[in-house]
Amino acid sequence: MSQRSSLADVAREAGVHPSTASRALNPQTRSVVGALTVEKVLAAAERLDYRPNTLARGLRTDKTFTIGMVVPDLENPLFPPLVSGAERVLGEAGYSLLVGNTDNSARRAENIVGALIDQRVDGLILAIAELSGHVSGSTFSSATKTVLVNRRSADVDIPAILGDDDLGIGLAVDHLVELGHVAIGHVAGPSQLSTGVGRAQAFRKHMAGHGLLVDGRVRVSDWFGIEPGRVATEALLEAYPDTTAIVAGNDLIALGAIEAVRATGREIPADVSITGYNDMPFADRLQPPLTTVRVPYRRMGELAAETLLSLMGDQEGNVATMTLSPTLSVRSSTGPATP
Amino acid sequence: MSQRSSLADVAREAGVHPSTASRALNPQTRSVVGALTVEKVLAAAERLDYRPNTLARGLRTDKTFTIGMVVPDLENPLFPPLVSGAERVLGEAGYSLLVGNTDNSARRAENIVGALIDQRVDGLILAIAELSGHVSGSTFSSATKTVLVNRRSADVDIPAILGDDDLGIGLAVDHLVELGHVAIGHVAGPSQLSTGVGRAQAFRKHMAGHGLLVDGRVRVSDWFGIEPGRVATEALLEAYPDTTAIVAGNDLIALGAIEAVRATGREIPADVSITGYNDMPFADRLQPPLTTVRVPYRRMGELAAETLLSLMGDQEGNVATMTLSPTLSVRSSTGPATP
DNA sequence: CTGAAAGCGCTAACAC
DNA sequence: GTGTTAGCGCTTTCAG
Repeated sequence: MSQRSSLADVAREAGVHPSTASRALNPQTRSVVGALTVEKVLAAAERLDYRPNTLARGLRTDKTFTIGMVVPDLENPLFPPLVSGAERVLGEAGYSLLVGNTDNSARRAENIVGALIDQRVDGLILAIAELSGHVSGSTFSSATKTVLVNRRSADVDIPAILGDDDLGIGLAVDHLVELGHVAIGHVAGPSQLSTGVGRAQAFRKHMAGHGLLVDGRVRVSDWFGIEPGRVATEALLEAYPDTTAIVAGNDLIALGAIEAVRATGREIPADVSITGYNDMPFADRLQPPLTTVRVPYRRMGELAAETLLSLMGDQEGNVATMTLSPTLSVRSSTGPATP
Repeated sequence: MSQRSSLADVAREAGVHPSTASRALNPQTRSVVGALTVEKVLAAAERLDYRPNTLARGLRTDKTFTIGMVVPDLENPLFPPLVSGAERVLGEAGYSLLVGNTDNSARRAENIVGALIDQRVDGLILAIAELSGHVSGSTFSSATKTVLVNRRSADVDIPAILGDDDLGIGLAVDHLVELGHVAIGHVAGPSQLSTGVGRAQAFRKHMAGHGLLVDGRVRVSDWFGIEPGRVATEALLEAYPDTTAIVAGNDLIALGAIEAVRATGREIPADVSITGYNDMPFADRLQPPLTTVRVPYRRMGELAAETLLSLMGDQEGNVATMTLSPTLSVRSSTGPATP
């Protein structure tokens, strides 16, 4: 087992022409070859431990059976299920997944997407949206099929798989209102992200729906992380000390909010109730167990993959933008308002 | 901007021969081309938005600038830092990372590693070790450079980046002994995994070092998960109800152990102390905050990548097996033994 | 049903 | 310095 054997080796071993070997090896074209020949070729391939060179095949067929997926931060616990859901579906369809991590950097995103396209991936699943015109332009214009997931893109018309943030935030607000809260604040995600802006808008809308005043009780954190969440919450509590409930833009922000609230000597949920967003792993085992909006990320990853397969013509299915409904996981970070 | 332009297009646009264009475009060989020509070619490439076809290049040069990384479960929070550390280092060196998830299935591992090799990845980082002879054989025999991370392989001699489990378990045991515990149990990870067996051995060794009896106070869980951890702990407590402290094989098992202990009406750490392993994200925010052995996974991912780069000759550096030292994060799941 | 020939896009000897 | 030629390993016409 010294060297990798090529199709030519197999052909020689089987005593046939390379193109015949190719046809025999490919299930698609196998039927066109004599049964006996097929057997000889298959045996030879087995004997030589033949593995087709996917580069050569891709070069010839313009199909690599490789998909690129780009996420902003693999260590944010919402992304692994997304990736893993997509990976499973694509793997079953014979595709490999190239994963890129941008660390929330637009420059890295640019590079990574570029590299992926250069590798001739057959499709792209993007969980990022901060694409400069250059990449989104070339992505869009290039033949590379693309699906967005968990991000909405304003400028370009690409199918997207989204959670219904309006519904989710509605769930959280309704829950707090039912508990008797009135002075409810919102700590939003960054305003460059559709999930940041969208949830903030939804918050205002649902508050208005209940006839409640928002005023300036909304703060924006620099990104979806614990520390920025803590900082933004501090600012909120300073400006509006009478706040009895906080809707956080995601679970990490909620963790920051919990720190900030506790730092003022107040207790959760006795003095202040907090809701998160995403229902990340272990949200139920935190201190306190977090009331949070559960978003079906694994399912979204699967759907993104399925949509991409449809887009590439591998599978029947819908290629339109889809919105999945979240649910509310009520736990112990929320409680009745104390008058 | 209809079609992707090829090197031939650029050459035509610049009025030179394709190979000249190739030389001008490649920084390595650029010096051999006339300065004026270089400029013309670069301008033409820019104008046509030329992107080299990495498939064709790889086919020709036998180098794809792609690395495969295989993990058993991306949703186990220890793996994202590992992946992300490797991805960062490799990305900076110009490599893309192909990530595969095996879901702890040897069959899937086999397929994924095979697919990766077929894609002619330049190297492989494996965080799995349950490889059947076939794959480990072909991996080893193939030209594909390989590094293991967080797993030790018995049969094959491949460089590995490991945490020092003996040291880590020692830290946990010492800590519990200092707190006055004597009846200490261990809930181990699965016996097919080097991390499962190794930590169990280390537990026995360190207990013996303190002159403490282990007896049958060790249970093995089916895999590194919450539920199997809970089940194994139940069994342990049933057989040895006098147990006052438990060293868990990892943090997820510790979470299961916490459930099992609470189910018997005992409190943590008042009645039973528990230590975890890994210090996964949010371990400090759990209920109770978990005393656990902190392993530098991100650093391990980076080191695995660096080792691989050395192995591939891209970088000077050590290619031997390395062991990183963990530390103990003492929090509230452990406390003094109550006599 | 099988063989011959061409070519995907690129790089690397080898000329000149 | 630059052009010529060949070929990486595969698939796909086109003949026969």
